[in-house]
Amino acid sequence: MLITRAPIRDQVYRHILEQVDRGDLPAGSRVRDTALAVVLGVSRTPVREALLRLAGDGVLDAEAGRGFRVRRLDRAEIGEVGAMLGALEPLALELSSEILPERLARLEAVAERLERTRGDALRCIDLDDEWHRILLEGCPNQRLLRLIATLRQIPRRYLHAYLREAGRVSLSTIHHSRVLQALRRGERATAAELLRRRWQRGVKEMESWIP
Amino acid sequence: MLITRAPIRDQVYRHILEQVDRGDLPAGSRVRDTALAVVLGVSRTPVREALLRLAGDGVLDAEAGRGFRVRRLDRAEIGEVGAMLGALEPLALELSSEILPERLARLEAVAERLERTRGDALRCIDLDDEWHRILLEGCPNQRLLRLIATLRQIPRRYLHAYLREAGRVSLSTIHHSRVLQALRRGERATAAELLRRRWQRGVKEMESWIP
DNA sequence: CAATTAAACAATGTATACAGTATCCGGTAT
DNA sequence: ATACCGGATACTGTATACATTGTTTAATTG
Repeated sequence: MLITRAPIRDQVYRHILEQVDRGDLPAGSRVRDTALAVVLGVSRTPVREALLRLAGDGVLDAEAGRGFRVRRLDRAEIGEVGAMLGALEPLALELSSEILPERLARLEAVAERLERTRGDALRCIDLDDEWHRILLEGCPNQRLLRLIATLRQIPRRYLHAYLREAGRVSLSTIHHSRVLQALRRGERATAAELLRRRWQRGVKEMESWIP
Repeated sequence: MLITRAPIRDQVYRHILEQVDRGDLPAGSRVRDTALAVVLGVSRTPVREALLRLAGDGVLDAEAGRGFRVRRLDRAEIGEVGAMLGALEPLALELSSEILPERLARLEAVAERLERTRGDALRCIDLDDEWHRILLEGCPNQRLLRLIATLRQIPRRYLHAYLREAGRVSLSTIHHSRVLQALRRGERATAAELLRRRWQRGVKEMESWIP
């Protein structure tokens, strides 16, 4: 058995992130460390550590002396983060080692599960996340992967809200199969270009929807 | 008069960063929150908040239960961060608004000061930082700029160590004038490409020097 | 004498306490 | 009625306290 001792701050971090994603903590609402600490049964210290990290990640806003609140969805923000991911994900793909058939198979499997998963928007987003993780896991630049994972939290929140409020319940899966085709033909650059374009189009779709 | 109330954690953050850059806290050495708190005359709380942020930035390592230590210089790390900056800085430049003559003049001024500054390595690095800041400040993607600033902390530490230990006392300034020339001709893409190449070459130079 | 272990010490992670501010609410004056 | 003031409340940022865990040292045993 693997004994693991995860710091409380990390658990709290994930908890709040999930609450924000699910919309339990609506955009603009205040996040009080005291209240959270009581609910979670821990002290304010690790809660504040998690909140500070989330503020650094751009999920929360931290005004000095006024505490934290959930950042509002904002056209500019999704555009900014989209531009960054549109550069970084293709970079990660290009830096990757040869993509072995085993990985292609796993990508196909996840894509298929994603296609079958209709109606459960949250699950769709998780599967799409996993698909991208598998796609890029061959990149030796661990630091780049960590950054991508952190950045993706932002569009994920937008996507959650989008699927929730715009009533859509699944993601387009054409993109996945196109990328896969390119990879099967060994055309890494093409696949990278597809990723880049996907971010451009995805951002536009969200921007046109945001209030 | 502008009354400003900077959180202690931010001041501590900058303080530690400077200590690390200057080599006062050598790579691999432990950073004890208690000791720092005593020295700075504050409590452990804001010190720990600063340390956690520095760990997130990759300046420190944080092993659970074993506190913090200054991350060791490592060939892989400079390569990883260099690859990221080599993608992000050109992106920021390409997203920038037209670069006005006023900014070109400021770039020239800083480049000139940099050329005159020989012997003071720390000052050189600061000026090089400022040059890049001015170069990219026209980019409307604030978030990208913040990320670049954070990431640059890593190579800056390597550069500090390099100039200190390899005995070099100034930076090559050819790069700056080449980029400036391209910008004067209005060739933004060329300038971006120069930035990309600079990171590739800079990283190689450091990698060949690191133990 | 080397290896091992246990006990004292020290440092981390978390909890609690405190001081200073912002926020909210009711009252008063215009 | 509305705008302004004052007090009470609540919350943030920082300090301090505590418990657990890692580290070191010294003693003991093979």
